[in-house]
Amino acid sequence: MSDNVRVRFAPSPTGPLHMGGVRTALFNYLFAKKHNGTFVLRIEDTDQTRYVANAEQYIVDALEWCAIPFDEGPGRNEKFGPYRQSERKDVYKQYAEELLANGWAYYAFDTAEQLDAHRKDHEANGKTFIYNWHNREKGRLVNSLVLSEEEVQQKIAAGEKYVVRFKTPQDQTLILEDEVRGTIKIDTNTLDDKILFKSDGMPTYHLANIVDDHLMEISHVIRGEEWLPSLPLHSLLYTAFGWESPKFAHLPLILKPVGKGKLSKRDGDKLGFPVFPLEYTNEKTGDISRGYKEDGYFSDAFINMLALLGWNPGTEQELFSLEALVEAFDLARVSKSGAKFSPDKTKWFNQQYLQQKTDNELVELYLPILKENVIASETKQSFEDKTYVQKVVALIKERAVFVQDFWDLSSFFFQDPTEYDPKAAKKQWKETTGELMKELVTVIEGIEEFSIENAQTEIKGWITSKEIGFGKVMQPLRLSLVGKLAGPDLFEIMTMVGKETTIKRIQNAITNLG
RNA sequence: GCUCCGUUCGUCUAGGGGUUAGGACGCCAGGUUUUCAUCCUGGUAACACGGGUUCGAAUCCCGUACGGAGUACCA
Repeated sequence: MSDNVRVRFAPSPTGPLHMGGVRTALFNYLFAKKHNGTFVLRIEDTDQTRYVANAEQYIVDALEWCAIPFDEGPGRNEKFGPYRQSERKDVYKQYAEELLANGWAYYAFDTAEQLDAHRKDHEANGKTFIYNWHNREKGRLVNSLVLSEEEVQQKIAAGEKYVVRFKTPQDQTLILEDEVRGTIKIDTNTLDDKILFKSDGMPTYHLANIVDDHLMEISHVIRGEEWLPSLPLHSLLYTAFGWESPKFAHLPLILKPVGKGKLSKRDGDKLGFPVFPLEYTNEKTGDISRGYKEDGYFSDAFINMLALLGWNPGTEQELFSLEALVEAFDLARVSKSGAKFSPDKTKWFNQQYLQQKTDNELVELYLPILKENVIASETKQSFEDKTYVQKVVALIKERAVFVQDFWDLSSFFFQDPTEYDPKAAKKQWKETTGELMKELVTVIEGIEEFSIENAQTEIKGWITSKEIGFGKVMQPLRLSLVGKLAGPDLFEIMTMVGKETTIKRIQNAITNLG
């Protein structure tokens, strides 16, 4: 394979790009970069009825956030532009006419109602209606293959609506190659004569796709498995035009985490995970769909997860930077079967990436959230002291999956607990605890230099000498400082918030819990 | 229905004629943490079924079952 690798991601702007689409884009990107090739974005907006205005921008933004930008596309490096099919209308017409002229296509005048009737009729008899030579010979169809030249011209001149259909060859066995599935054999008699050009003057996907891939010099078509049944048509189209066909690779589908079928937006709503990279607002309904970004996922974790869904490196490595993915990627290692999406594993990836970040990076991410919470709670603490925040982050990050978890894990470093976990209070705060805590306050007051070491020595020494038992002191103390039985080492917390605050919190607890 | 594609632990997957069928997520247990989480160690758990081919099949072939996709003047 030379350096002439050119691949494209060709979404239809009918709504937000979901994670399956992102995965397709990713594999295209990886393949392109691996071979020093070009990654093209093409907008397939030939269906005007399904067009959604903000969808294209969403696609661009999503690729940007995922850090898999396209090299060529609308408004970017337009060597083969335009990259929106709606702006290439005239191109397709010309190619449809070429096929008409050389006998690979024909005019068809059947109305939607007529075709519908045929389909229902066949279905009632337990058969499948195929628009091809068979039904043509039965005289069921109205097209330029059965009509005379005059009749056809008359109809067109009379302004009758028509479509252009592909004339599928009869009695042939097609031998097709797919990069991930190998050889596929197809009997052309099972194919129908697909519409290439619609009566509204726009091409269908099939025509536009082949023409553009050829004109844009696409070398490899990497797309979802839902396109596999169209492969024979596409291959035939290349033959009809006399063009060299690109290589094809069909990616396995991403399936629902539970139950059967492919992943859909509903699954995310039901099971509580995003299916879109970015949050999306439906302009018509006002519905908001959550996004991985807004849910707190790192884009590299999201991408890493997606890469391993349907592909693996053949080693036991699971954590890959984008560069490492480019390096390791190989179409031959794409699996053939659909993969169920796992929200749990996705969280695990995010946790791994979070742990890899430096404390400083995490501080920057935490600061905005921190400020919002601290201001909302109207407490003043040293949250603007980055050194302090960094210490906090260092203490809590290992228990977090998302940066958003930080506040819950560290609020007590910035403000006094406002409530006490009732279960824990009931279990740990006994009749005698109040007295014990008062004594503890005295012990703490006596510690001159309030360091971890000193606090430990003094408090532990006191507990030992009084033969109280660590749990009887440490658990209520934790409750006083944190409000619940969770969090980092207590002596760390005490010295972080300081002696005065520690004492104040113990006294608060005595007041509140008795 | 028809056409095509697929099928290894619950899930993602490695392996691909002779393996104790490996890893990861999840789950369970133990250890660490006088808390919780993290972490560490261990455990649980799979070749869809039936026929062939072969000395030998999870691996190759055929069939069945199951799953998926397509079957639009949508992409």
